[in-house]
Amino acid sequence: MKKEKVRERIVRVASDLFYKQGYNSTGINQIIAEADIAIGSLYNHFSSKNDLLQAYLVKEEVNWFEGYENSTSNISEPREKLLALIDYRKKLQQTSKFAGCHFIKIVSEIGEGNPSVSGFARQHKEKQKDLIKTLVTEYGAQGKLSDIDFVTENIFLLIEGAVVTSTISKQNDSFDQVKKIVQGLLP
Amino acid sequence: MKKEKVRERIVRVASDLFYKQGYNSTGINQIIAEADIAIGSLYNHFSSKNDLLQAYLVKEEVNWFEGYENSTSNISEPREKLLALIDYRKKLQQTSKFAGCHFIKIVSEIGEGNPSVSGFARQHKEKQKDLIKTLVTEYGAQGKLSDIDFVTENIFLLIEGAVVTSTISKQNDSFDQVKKIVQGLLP
DNA sequence: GTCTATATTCCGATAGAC
DNA sequence: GTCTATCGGAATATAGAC
Repeated sequence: MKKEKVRERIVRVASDLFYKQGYNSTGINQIIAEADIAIGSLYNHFSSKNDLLQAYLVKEEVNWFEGYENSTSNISEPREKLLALIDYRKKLQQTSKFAGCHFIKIVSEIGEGNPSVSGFARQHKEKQKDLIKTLVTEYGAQGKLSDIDFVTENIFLLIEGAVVTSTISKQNDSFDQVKKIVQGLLP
Repeated sequence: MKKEKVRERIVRVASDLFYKQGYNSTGINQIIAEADIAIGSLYNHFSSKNDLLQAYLVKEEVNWFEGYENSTSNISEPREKLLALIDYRKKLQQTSKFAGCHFIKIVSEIGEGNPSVSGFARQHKEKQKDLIKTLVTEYGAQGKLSDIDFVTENIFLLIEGAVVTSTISKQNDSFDQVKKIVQGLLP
């Protein structure tokens, strides 16, 4: 259907701009120009700019998990899947030229100015942590692991730290460091 | 001098607003209203809004290190100073209602739209890491530590991860977790 | 140096023709 | 549904009186 294609193009263009320029620095006029549509068409599909923001968050969350699944579909060992998660975040940083995590970024920009945004980001990070916990639990069931929650939180915090650090330093060293640490955590 | 007092008040008001609302969401009109000055006075002290931003960054960096010195002036042991650093970041998050790190926040908001900002943030984080490295080195000279750079990077990444995680979750659990991990890293 | 008034541009959002 | 034209307001910054 043509209607859906227009809507998808709007979300794609807006998402790129929100991510690279920031939400507040991206104007409606720029979105419609790059999507090559009229402003009336945009407001026919979205009631407001905030509506577009919600679609952006949903799209990026789906992309994140789909991207991880795609890059680990041929891996079965939980330990390798955890290490692949580090590689995945590293790759995301490289391909985006160190633009950072979508959700950390949007919370930093509008924070409490939009409670639904921070709530969405919080849930997204919980899902990421759940993913790690599932893999750590699976790994712990095989060999021996002193404290699953301890290791889970440790890995999660290290990865988040590496993402923000690489965003600021524009280098990927941190991920290699995290990988070495995590390898030590999973003997 | 009265001239300097006005300038300081401008920077103080602008800094609060930049931090809590975001840079782009804070208008010149709001700054002059809360500082109780005329717009002509503001542009007599600062050539542009970007000029105010630079003053904001300098002020927050000074505040950061002064605040850490003040809260650790009575501590001499390097291990305790490292643990106090975690408490310091935790306290900053509590008092700011989990508004996050000033520098991660501003880079997330304007990123590459202003190279001097990301450069300043990068240097600031380097200084933080240097502070940790100095303390780890001092600690390593006493007892035994396998790899100083390894431990330094590990602590640094964990703290950064805890800051962003607590900013999103609006809880301080992560810092307690980091403290336990770091205690294990420094036997 | 501080003030008021204003210039200019851009913002998000709406109205109505087709 | 897509379009053009435009609204009302807020943005940064400037001009000039005092």
